[in-house]
Amino acid sequence: MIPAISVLTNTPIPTNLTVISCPKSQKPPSKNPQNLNQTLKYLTKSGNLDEAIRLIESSPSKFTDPETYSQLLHSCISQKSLHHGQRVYKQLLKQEYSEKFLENHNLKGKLITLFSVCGELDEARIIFENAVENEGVPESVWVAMAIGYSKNGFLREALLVYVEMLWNCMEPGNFAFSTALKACADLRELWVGRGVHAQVVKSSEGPDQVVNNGLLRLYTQCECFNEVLKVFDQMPERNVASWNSLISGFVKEDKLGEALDVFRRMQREGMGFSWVTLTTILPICARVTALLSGKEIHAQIVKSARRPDVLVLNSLVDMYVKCGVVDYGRRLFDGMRSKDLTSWNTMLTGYAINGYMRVAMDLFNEMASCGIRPDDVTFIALLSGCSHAGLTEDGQKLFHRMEMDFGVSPSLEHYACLVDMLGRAGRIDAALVVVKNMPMKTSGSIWGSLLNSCRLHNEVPLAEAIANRLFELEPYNPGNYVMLSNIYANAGMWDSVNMVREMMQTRRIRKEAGCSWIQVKNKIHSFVAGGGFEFRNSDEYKKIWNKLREAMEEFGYIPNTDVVLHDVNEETKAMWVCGHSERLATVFSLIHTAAGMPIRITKNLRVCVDCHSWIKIVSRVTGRVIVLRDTNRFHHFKEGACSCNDYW
DNA sequence: ATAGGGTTAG
Repeated sequence: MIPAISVLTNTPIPTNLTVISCPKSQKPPSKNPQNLNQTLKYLTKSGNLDEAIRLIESSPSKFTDPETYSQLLHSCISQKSLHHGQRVYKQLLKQEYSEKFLENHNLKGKLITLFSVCGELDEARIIFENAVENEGVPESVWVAMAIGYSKNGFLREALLVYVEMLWNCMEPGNFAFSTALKACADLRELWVGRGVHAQVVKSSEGPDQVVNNGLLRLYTQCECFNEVLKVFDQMPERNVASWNSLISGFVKEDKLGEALDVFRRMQREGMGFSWVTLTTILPICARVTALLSGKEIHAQIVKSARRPDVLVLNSLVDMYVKCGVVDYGRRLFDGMRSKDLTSWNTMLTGYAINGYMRVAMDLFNEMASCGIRPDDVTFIALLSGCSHAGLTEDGQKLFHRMEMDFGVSPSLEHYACLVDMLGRAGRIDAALVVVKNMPMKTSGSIWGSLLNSCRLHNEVPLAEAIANRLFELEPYNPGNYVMLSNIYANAGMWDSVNMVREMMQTRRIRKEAGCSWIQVKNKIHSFVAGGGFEFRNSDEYKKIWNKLREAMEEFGYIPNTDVVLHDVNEETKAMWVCGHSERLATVFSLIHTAAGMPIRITKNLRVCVDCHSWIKIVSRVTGRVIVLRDTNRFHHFKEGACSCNDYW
C-alpha cells in the first residue's frame, strides 16, 4: 500500500490519521513567497482547502494576489463549504483596504455565490447591497445574486433583483435575460416574461442561444404555442435543448403526432438526442401504446455508449407497462442500479393498471423493506388498483394504514379511490357515508364514480339523484349523460333513455366518438366507431368477419344491443354495435399481424359490455392474446377470459 | 458555476 504523503512535509504520515495537516507551530518548509504561492495553488486545485487556508492564515501578508482568493472561493463554492468560505472571507476582509481588493467585483460576485450555494442568503444579500452602492458594478454581481435566489427557490426575489437592476439604470445583458426568463418560466409569469422579451429585442447585444432557449421555455411553460414556433423559427442556431422545448410545446398542445415528427426531423437533421429528448418522447409512446416505437427508442438507448439516467429508465419502464408488457417493465426495473421513488411508483402503477394487484402488494412490501418511503402517488396507484381488482378489504386497510403507518394524509384523489372501491363492491351506502364525512369538497369525479357504481348494481333511483347533482357540477360532460342512459337502458326504461337523449340535444352535448387505435409496423391506425366503411367493404374484412360470426354463433353469442341508445330497430342496433371501434381494430389486427402475435388496442372510452364479451370469444377462437387498454385500465383477453374478471 | 430541456397520478 502506498502511504499517504503530506504535501507540506513531504514525509509519509500514518494512514489512520484522517486529517492531513501541518500543525500550526510547525512552519511551512519554504519562506520563499514564489514557492508558497505555488504550494497554495496546488493545495487549492487538489481540493485540500483546509490546508490551503491554514497556509494563508499563518502568513496573511504573503498573499496579496486577488486571483489567489478567487481560486480559493471557487473551490469553496464547488465543495459548498461554508466553513472554509467564511475563513477565506475573513482573510479577505484583512485585505479590504488594499486598492486591489477594494473594487474587485469579481471577488464580490464569488462571495455572493458562495453564501448563496451554502444557503446563507442574508449574508449574500449584505455583500450584494454593499457592492451595488458603488458605481460601475458589472452585471455579473446582480446575476450572481439573482441566481442565488433562484437556486434556493426564491424565484420572485430573483426577479426583483432583475428589476432592481433596471432601477439602477443598468442595461441588462444576455446573462441577466436568461436568469430572468428562467424565473418567469418557472413562475409561469407570462406577462413579466413578455416584458423581458421586449427588452431582449431592444437590447443592443442581440440574444444568444441561451436567451433564445429561455424564451422557448418561457412560452412552452406558459402554453403560448404560437410564440414557441415563432421563436424557434427565428433562432439563428438551435441546439438539442431548443428542439426539446419545441417537442414539449407540441406535447402540451396535445399534438402528439407532430411531437413525434419533430423528433424524427431532429434525427434527420443530425441533431441527435439527449436523455431529456427521450424522456419527452417515451411518454408519448406510452400514451398512444406505440410499443414498436418505444422499443426502437429502447434500442437507441442500448446502442448509445452512455448510461441512461433514472428519468429515462423510469419513462422506459412506464412505456412498457402502459403497453401492457408488464413483465418486461419489471425486468428493466430490477436491472436499475439506482431507483428513485418515481421508479417504484411507476412499477406499482404498472401492476395496478394491468390488474396484477397481488404482485403490486408484494412489491410495495419490498419497497418498505428497502427503506423507501411511499408518497401520495404510491397510494393512488395501490388504492385504485385494489378498487379495480375488487380487493375491497385490502384497499380499506391500506387507506387507514396510509396515514397511520406512513404519514401520508389522504387527498381528494385517495378518497375518490375509496368511494369507488366501496361503490363497486355494491356498498354504495358506505361510499356515501365516506363522501359525507370527507374533510374536503367533493368533486365531479367522485360523483361520477358513484354513478358508475349505480350502473353496476342497477340502482336506478339513487342514480337519478346522483346524476342530477352531476349535471349541476359538470353540465357539459357527455360521459355522465351516457352513463345515466345506460342505467335506464339496462332497466328497460326506454322513455327515460329518450328523455336523457333529448336533454343532451337541447343542451347541445354530443357523445364523444369512440376511437380505437393500434400500431402496426411504423404506423398508428385509428378507427372511429361507425366509420371505416372502405375497410368494412373489403374482401379481407368480410372473410374474417364471416368466419368470426360463425364461431360466435357456435359459442352462443347474442349481441347485447342495450348499449345502443338510439331508437332504431334491432338489426340497425346490431350493426352499430358491430361497428364499434375496438372491433374494427381487432379485425384489422387479425388481418395485418402474424398468427399468434398478441394484439394491442387502445381506446378513448370505456369498452362496452358487448364488445367485451365479443373480444373474449375472439381470443378463444383465434388463440390470440388481445390486450385492450381502456380509459382507466387494461383488459388482457386470453383463451376466452379477461383479466378483469368481467369487473370494471 | 454567468444557463439551457425531462419521468410517476381517478
